[in-house]
Amino acid sequence: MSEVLLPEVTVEVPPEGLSITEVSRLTGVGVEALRYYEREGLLLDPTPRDSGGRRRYHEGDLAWICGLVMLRETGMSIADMRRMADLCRRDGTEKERLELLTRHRERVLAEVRRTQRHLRAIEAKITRYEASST
Amino acid sequence: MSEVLLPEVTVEVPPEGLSITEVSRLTGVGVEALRYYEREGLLLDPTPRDSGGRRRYHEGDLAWICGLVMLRETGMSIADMRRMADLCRRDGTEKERLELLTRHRERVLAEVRRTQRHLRAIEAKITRYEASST
DNA sequence: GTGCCACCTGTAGCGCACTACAGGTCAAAC
DNA sequence: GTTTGACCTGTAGTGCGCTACAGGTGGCAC
Repeated sequence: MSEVLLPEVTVEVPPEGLSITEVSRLTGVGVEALRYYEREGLLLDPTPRDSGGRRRYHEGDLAWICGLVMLRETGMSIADMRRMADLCRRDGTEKERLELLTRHRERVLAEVRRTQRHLRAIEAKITRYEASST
Repeated sequence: MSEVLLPEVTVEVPPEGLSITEVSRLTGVGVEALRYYEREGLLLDPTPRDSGGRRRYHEGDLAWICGLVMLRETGMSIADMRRMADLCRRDGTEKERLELLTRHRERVLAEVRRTQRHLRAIEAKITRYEASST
């Protein structure tokens, strides 16, 4: 079964899982960063290892990492992503997860609005330069 | 004459200029950051000093700093802001300024679009948590 | 004339999010 | 059996954008 993870990540994960390099390529997160995320407790569990001690990522791991990417790329801090992971490990924390996510959403929305305000000013400046160069 | 600089910054600058603390309060840029920007060559000229060697900001300085704030808050690097300042010091660089600004605009737009894509996914997650908590 | 305070310069330090080794293991390829 | 290469752990280093001193000056208030 193939699944959309990030909008652009659709992949069939084999039963033996994916290597760290494959996950890096699929998600755009660097290999070192993936190990760093794990060290920092951002993954739900330490990624399972094969007989040789190498990480093998399965579908759930990949989906979670794609979630991290979305949070990260919208500016959530490592600390808050860790908080989210901590909550998701425990039952009955749905309210807190919702709060964390909702606060994040508000911050992102505010940021987008500010950016668009600034963008209009920048575009006005561009228009003036274009006008003066004709 | 009172003037809008940042949308939220409308101020009558007295003839003797404003102190660094006043500019900091008006623009939201910290005092140390203002000095840092100057050191880094982000201002068009070194801010003029009074008899005691203190910075006195006039309307043009304030307007430029507000411009920096917009660029900065839309993610332009210090290096690119310096490039912009360097260009604005020289005549006949209008084409390059336009290019720099246009490239920045493209990057910001791409970033906003990506953020909004992620935001939709985050909102879907929020909706699911809200549904499950009823 | 002595506090006091806002400001100055110069330099060092910090927080964040990675990123880059060094030195080692394991399994398949030759 | 040795070479290769992807991976491992642990720790140190990096780049960015500030931020925080330390030590000093100038000017006004009392």
